[in-house]
Order: sequence, then structure tokens, then C-alpha cells
Amino acid sequence: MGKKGESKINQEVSDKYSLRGRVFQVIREKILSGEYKHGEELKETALASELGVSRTPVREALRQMELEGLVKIIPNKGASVIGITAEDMEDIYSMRSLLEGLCAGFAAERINEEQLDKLEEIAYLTDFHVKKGNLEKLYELDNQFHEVMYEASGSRMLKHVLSDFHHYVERVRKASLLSPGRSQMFNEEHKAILEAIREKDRGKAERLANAHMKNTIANISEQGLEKNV
Amino acid sequence: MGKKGESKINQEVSDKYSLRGRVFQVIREKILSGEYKHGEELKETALASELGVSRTPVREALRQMELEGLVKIIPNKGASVIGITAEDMEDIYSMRSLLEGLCAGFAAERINEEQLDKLEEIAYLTDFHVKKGNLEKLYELDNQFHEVMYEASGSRMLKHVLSDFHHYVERVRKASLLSPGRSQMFNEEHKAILEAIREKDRGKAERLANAHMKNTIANISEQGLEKNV
DNA sequence: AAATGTATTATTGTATACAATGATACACAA
DNA sequence: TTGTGTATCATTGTATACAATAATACATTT
Repeated sequence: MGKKGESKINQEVSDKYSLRGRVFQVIREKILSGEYKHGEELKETALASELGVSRTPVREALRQMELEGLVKIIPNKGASVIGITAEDMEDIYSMRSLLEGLCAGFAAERINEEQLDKLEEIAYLTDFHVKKGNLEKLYELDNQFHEVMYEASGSRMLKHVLSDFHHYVERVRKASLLSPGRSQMFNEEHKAILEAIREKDRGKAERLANAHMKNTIANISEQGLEKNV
Repeated sequence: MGKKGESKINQEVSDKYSLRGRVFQVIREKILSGEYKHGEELKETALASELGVSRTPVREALRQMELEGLVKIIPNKGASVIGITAEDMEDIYSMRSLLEGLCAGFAAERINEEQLDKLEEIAYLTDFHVKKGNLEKLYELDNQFHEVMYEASGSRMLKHVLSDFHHYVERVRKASLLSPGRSQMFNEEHKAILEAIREKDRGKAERLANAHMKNTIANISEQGLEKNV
């Protein structure tokens, strides 16, 4: 923290991240949630004082997001929001269809007991919140399910890419939960994938995960993707 | 540049990048080429004076590479090289098999005349350098071919991921060119993909690009991947 | 000798100073 | 009015200063 010691973010996020790390997360979340819109200029000074820190951590965070493509930086001019467009979302789902399949296939061969248990627990808990219609919780559980799957693939690269993608599409994922019956259906799909993994059936896990993404795409387009981004 | 104005990198890289951008490229290349090895500590001060700049651009570059996973940063401790392991390379080729297929498929539907011409020119020139056995040039042309393909996919996300992957495997790609007859073969494969794209045959382009990756994997494992990384 | 505590040093984290670049507004001339 | 030049201001780029943290070496105690 700076001398002032007045950081807003320090209060809401645990200290396990560095100041820059927290700044990064805050700005990134605001871009992905749509609070910072495409084309909006991100002035270092403004962000710094808004977050109660100096320009340095803000700059570092912006540079990281430039690498991801979430922000465009024009030298000597400044940073502006790119974010994730409707087109990006479509492309991400095309890629995810393939990569989630690959991931589930790997997981079928490499998952350990602890991870299997964790997935089972998540699926079980999800059933509960589906009945309750607790959307915020469902979103969180979907995150957890996929994170454990990515971890279970045993591939650092796959995990990295899929985690990013999963975050990038947060808006359509949230919107898709609003679709009646969809949350029930997606958990059934998760459980089917989990079953295939438990049986160590790589091909089946791959096909099911692939289908899971295709169903999600279908569901989103029914609602009209463009409305969600 | 700093007050000293003695940057080494300023002399070898054009000024179209910012100082930080150039620092980033230099360090990244040293990691990907294997000059900076896994586990090696990257001290900000040392890098800064080595490159003739201050710590600021070095820090920003290191933070970007942390996001990519090329570098590990432990808070208050420092940065160390992660780089790309043999396992990463395998996983990347698994992912590329799928994604290069998707990319070629997109390109078949979206490529424009200029890009087609460019690909043709590259393939033609590659034939020339295959005969000459000019490995450095072949490597460069392979980069160009894939970059144009990625661009032709019309997908920012796909391009981003595939470009990174393509760079990450630079060491095995270079090694693979040493394999007798491989450079000839890979250009034939490139030309076949190009032909399918020209015919707007999405499925064919997809299958061929997929096979191109699988052949590359086979070729690499014949030589023994582990020797190359 | 082994373990523990403490002083010292090295290194990173953050803030700030200064330089350089680009944007803006306004005066002035055609 | 329109265009152009110039002064001013805002913003970024880089360097450096200072604070905080972690590593190291050494002394002290048992």
C-alpha cells in the first residue's frame, strides 16, 4: 500500500496476492464483467487513485492484460479496453469444444482419487443449488468443476488456456444459467462426463465433454448470443 | 533509453517497439531458445544492467512472462525461469492438432485473395530453400506460413493462441528441420493445405492441417523429443 | 558441534520524480 | 471561415528513491 494506506481493494481481497496481483484481478474482472466497456480509455493516474495505489502496480497490471489481448496499448498514447467481443465468444466456444474434449480425455487417464471425490462433491452440491435456483452459487460451482477438471488433465498448458477461456466467457455463462432447465441439464452433463472419467473411458469422456460444449453453444444461440455481450 | 544511452538492444531491434517491448522480446527469446534455463533466477537489477535499462521495463516484461507461464514469480523473492518443458511441448502439439485444423477450416471460408497469394509465394519460396538446405530460412518461412494462416482464420483468439504455441515449440521445430527429407515433406503438406483452402473445402483443410501436426509429432518422436528440449 | 537469535546484506515492492511524447486550445494569417 | 503555428496541458515512459521482505553470515548459548 502507499503512504496513504487507503486502498479500497485491500479490504475486500485477501493478502495472498501482491498489490499488483490484486489490481490486476480488479481491473480484469471489471473488463470481463463489462463494467469497463470496449474502447474505454484506461488512464493510469485515474485507475491508480481510484484504487488507492500508485501508477506502478497499475502499469504492470495493464501490461499483463495487454499480453492477454484484453487491453490495447498504443505507445505514448495510452491503454484502452478491448475485452471479449461476441465474435471472440463464438471462437472461444469452437476452441473449447475441442479442448474440453481433450482435457476430459486426459483426465480419464490421469485423474486421482482426491480429484474424483472433489468432482463428485461439486456435482452433488450443484444438484442442491439447482433445486434452490441459486444462480450465483451455480456459477461458482461450474467454475470449480471445470477448474478441477483442468487440474486433473495433468497438462499445465491445457489448464492455462482453458482457465482463461472459461473466465473470458463469464458473461454468457451467467446468462445461460438464466435459461429455464439449463442448469439442471448442464449438471447432468457434468455428471455424465464424471462417470466416463471414473470408468477411465477416454473416448467417452472426450465425446461427452465435446457435446457438453456444443449443447452450451446451442443454448446460448437460442437466447441470442449478441444480447449477452 | 536511460541517461547513459548505452542500450545493447536498441542497436539490434527496430524502434517500432517500446523499450519494455524490446526487453520483453529479448528475455522471452532467451527463455524459448534455452539460453535461460529452467530454474535460473532472473534478478531484475542484473537483467537491467545487462540490457542497459532501468528496472522498470524489466519488471514489466517479467510480469508479462509470468502471465504466460514462462516465468514463475514468488512475491518478495523473485523471478525464475519456467520455460517450456518436454511435457509442455507434447501437450502443445496435442492442442495444435485440433486447433490448426480448426484454423485451416476457418481460413477455407474466410481467406482473401491477398492472403492466398502470400501463402502461395511462401510455399514457392520454401521449395527453393528446401533444395538449398537453408535451414534458417526454412524456419523463418514456416513462421510466415503459419502466421498468414492464423490471420486468415479471421479469429483473433485462435490467432493469439496458435501464435504463442508456435513460438513455444521453436526448439523442436528447428530440430525437426534437421531430419532428412522432413523439410521437403512439410512443404508438400503446406501446399496440400493451401490447395484445400483455395478450393474452399473446409473439411479437407481441417483434416490436412490436423494430419500435418500429427506427422510433425511423429517426426519429432522418431528423433526423440527429449533430446531437443 | 548444533541450534537459535541477531545484524547485515541483497532483492523485490511501491511510490515518485523527471523527461518525452502527444493532445488541445487559441491566436493569427490567408 | 479555414488553416496553421505555437503555447500549454495531460499522459505516458523511464529512472530512481525508499520501504518492506527475505536470505545470509555470524555470534551466542546449550
